[in-house]
Amino acid sequence: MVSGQGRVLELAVLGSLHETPLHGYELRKRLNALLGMFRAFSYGSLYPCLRSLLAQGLIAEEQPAPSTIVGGRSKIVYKLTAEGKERLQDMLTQAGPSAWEDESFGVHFAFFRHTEAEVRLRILEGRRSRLEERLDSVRTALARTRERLDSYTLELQRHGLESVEREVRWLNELIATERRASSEERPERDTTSTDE
Amino acid sequence: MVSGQGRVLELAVLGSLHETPLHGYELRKRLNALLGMFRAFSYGSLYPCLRSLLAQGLIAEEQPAPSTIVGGRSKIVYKLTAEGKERLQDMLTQAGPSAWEDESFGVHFAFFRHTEAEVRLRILEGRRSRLEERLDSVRTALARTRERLDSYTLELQRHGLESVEREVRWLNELIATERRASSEERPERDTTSTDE
DNA sequence: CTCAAGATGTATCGGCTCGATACATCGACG
DNA sequence: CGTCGATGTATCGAGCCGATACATCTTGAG
Repeated sequence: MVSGQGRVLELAVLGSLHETPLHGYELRKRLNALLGMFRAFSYGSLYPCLRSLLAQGLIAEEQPAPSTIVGGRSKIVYKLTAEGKERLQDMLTQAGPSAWEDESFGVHFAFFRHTEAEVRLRILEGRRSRLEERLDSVRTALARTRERLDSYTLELQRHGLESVEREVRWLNELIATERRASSEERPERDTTSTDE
Repeated sequence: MVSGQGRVLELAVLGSLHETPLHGYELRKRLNALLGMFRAFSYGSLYPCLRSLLAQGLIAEEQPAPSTIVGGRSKIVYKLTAEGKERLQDMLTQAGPSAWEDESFGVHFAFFRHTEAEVRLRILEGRRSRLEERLDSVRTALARTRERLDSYTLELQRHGLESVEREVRWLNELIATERRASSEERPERDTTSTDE
């Protein structure tokens, strides 16, 4: 059970460090700029995560040229190791069902540029069906408990349903785009050309 | 520090039990029907919460008429005590800054029918400014790091911003409605009537 | 009738995560 | 010169979740 169930943080950190080495404070700022609309990254989880990644040998401290340290305040810059890059690729290609939960999906999406087209499609579709399950479940539960709900509860339900439906539409567009791109990229069986 | 920082669950349970006594399993179903669009309630937090509320004397077990038990399977029905009702009212009227966080806002909103108009407005406005802070923070951080973002990241940002902006518009409508209702209800100082 | 499957129901454990907080240095500004 | 806010690393308590175990009731196919 040491694998990667809820370790979205690890993915987020490895993904960020893949671009450029960073220290904790800056890393947190980048993550919050990138994904702050969906979740917040806190020191209480970030620093333990860095320590864990360090212990696993997936990241390493990078010390600047000794002459430069003079006036610098103490900061610990981390960079990806070769193992870390491997691990990142693994996480990006394996992308299990946890990838389409609320907390994980955004992180996976943020690194789609490093993800294979096939996996991208799988994640988008998984996320979509996850949301549709939720819609079904809430709708049927709501239909059963239709006993006079007050106007506030109704408004909350309406807003919630609309938000989720909106995300489903967004996913539909993305999926269509992905499909179109992948069929253009490999037009092997386009004998029937302009179908659907 | 025993107070109610992150104890949204307690509020959700007390609020649900205010309507009608319930046992754990059914309580969870109701909560997930009511708020499943925003968060999921699990046994791992629900049962400890019930035990804690019981220990605090805010809820109590309600045993059915002994004659009815015969064929019934063992279930523990909880009801609000007088102290529980008091506590619920306290939580609904105090409604600190934690009430406009993501996890809490929906729960508070779901029980607006038991909340005073003044507090409703405070929560709605607090939530709105919380979201606007988030928009500002992400927007400026994004402007500073405008270094060539790939199309996926841009799309994610666009979708995220739009979602939050949409919720802000929703809040604006709700706030306007609340203000209208409260000014109709007490039209004492409408001498200047249609002012800003 | 029988037995398996699935809904109902209570309960716990390990582990992740968060908010608050503590401490220290640096730059800017009056 | 002092102090305020940003930068920076680090930890602690507490809450919460997913998975899981276990037991009973209902349903319905064979």
